[in-house]
Amino acid sequence: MKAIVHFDGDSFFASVEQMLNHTLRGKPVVTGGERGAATSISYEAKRLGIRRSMTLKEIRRICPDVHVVNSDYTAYSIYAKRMYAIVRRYTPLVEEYSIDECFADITGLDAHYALSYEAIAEMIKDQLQAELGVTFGVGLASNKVLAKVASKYRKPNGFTHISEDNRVSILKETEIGDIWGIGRATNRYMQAMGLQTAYDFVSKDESWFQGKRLSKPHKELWLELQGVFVKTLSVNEEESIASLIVSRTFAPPSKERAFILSQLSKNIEMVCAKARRHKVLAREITFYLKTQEFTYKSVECALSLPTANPIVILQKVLERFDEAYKKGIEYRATGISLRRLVPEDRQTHDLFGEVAASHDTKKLLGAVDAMNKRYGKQTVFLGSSLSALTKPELVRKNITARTHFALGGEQRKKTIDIPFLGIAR
DNA sequence: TCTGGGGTCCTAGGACCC
DNA sequence: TCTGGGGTCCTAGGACCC
Repeated sequence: MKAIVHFDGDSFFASVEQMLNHTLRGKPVVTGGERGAATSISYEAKRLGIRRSMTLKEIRRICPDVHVVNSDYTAYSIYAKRMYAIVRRYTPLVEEYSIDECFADITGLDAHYALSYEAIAEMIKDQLQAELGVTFGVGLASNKVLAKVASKYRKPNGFTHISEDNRVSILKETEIGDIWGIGRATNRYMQAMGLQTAYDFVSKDESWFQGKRLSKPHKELWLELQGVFVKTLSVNEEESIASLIVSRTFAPPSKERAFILSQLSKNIEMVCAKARRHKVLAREITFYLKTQEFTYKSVECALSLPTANPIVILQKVLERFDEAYKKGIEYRATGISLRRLVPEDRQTHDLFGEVAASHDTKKLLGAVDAMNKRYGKQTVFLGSSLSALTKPELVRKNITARTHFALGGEQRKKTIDIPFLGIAR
């Protein structure tokens, strides 16, 4: 029998804000100010009736004293890393599931500590709170799905162990749509078949699946809800990145081909910088346009050579852009994803010396990365990204670069006009 | 629910082959 | 050239997660 623990930070972003700024402690705090909608809500604010679906306007009306702060994802991910590190002191088998959650496999540690699994889980929980100042919902069970059910069973600062003694009674209280892996569509489908609780689902026998519109993940869910360990923990985070995405919505929406291309160009630069940070190269890319009607058109392109060079990728996108773009349609967002990633150092050599030729570009991009790190994101960028990064009234033809200078300790913006010289090869 | 951003995984169906 | 049957690979897109 496995012992799997799930840790879930309570109102994680809002709690981190309260830790970073002591004047916010004990007060209602909401994050997400920059987008006009609540992302995370402190328990003080939840008690006042503030909900995620509300706009900031509504929130301020209900509770004029609420502290609305902008999201600081850098800070949250530092706290996340500290959380993983604390749990790793007890076992290396930790899955970094999300910025505020992780799973740990503590099987066998009971003998090592001469403690019950419950005592070990609670010991880690206490340590997390002591060091981070953030409370956690903690669940212990024989697999990931049940551990997830357990961690949200008692809401802030709770601990629950789901064992064979209480499994059925807890599943009878759990709505089917609240189970990890059951989303809107499947929930509707289940309701239509008369299933309401997790127990209604788990008590069906295997033959029930026949002829049902249910897939492999649902079968796994069904097994896990019975206590069977199926879903393994993915422990080696760094090697397992499957794709990198950067997408941005722009307002107002636009029909203009050049502007949309520029948006895409900006996203391409961002995603390539990300790839270089992770030291991976893409063998394939997908770009997409999102219309004002929220439909998507995506185009997938294979790359002859794995790369994280925005110029190469942009070239590819330019070639195939019109497969996605239709004149006269309003678009609201663009996105790019790098896929089939390979580690930088495992780059194979090709017949035509393209790899060697890319060496100089690598140096150049390294310098760009260094400048952007020192002076801020998008200090240096491709000319094709210009209109996405500048107010339209400032865009002039043939201007392809802009730079920020740090002078005398004070940041100043200065625009330099550089004529368009064509795309480097 | 008039709607942000970054991910993973699975399936249906077409292309292609024997 | 048409027809039947079977298999694999690839891609678009849906569903789900935080």
